[in-house]
Amino acid sequence: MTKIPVSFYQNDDVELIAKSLLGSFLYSRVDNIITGGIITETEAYKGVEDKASHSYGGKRTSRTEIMYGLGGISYVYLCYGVHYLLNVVTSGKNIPHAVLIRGIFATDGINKMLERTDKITHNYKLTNGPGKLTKALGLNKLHNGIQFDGDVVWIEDRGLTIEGEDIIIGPRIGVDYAEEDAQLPYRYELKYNNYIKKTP
DNA sequence: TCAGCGATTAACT
DNA sequence: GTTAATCGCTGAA
Repeated sequence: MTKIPVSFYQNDDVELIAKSLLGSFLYSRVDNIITGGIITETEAYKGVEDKASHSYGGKRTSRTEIMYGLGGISYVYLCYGVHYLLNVVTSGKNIPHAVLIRGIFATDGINKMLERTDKITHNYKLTNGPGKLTKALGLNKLHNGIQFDGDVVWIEDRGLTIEGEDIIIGPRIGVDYAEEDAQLPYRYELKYNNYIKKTP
């Protein structure tokens, strides 16, 4: 297992990074307990040119400022007043691209994640949504702006390469307000995820 | 200060 | 597939 170095995220091709992260393992160390799993679903947000992005049009506010930093840090924000969503900031400085982690399949620290989410059984539903996986991993606004090569939040490459037909590509979820950009094919899902969903 | 809102979820059909 | 619930935070004043 190899922790992905922050330099990996400093590439300007955010679509490539979003696809590459499928099949890698996302981990967090909160309360001194490691929890995590394999990344099954991601979305690319293409900075200033993407109407679905918080940084569309070069918008800079205290919330979006973090996205203008050098790639390899986290962007965590609250959605609907209830759910924290985890992004990986990518690209170089002043290019506010980001990858939203939408789903993982939990593999480590299952008991702790069940406890955090008030669930009894472990299946794909434990962490199959962006708001759910942050809750399971114990992430919140305090984890905004953290480097992805530290020991709090990181992603590991375990030699599993997902490409070609193993990636389902489609439009992003919940961004209808983004007009024509809502249709862009920036959502990537592990094909294997379809089989996981069929096993209760 | 405070109105308005949302990169969702759960619980439906 | 559809839709209602929900509330802390952002951002403009």
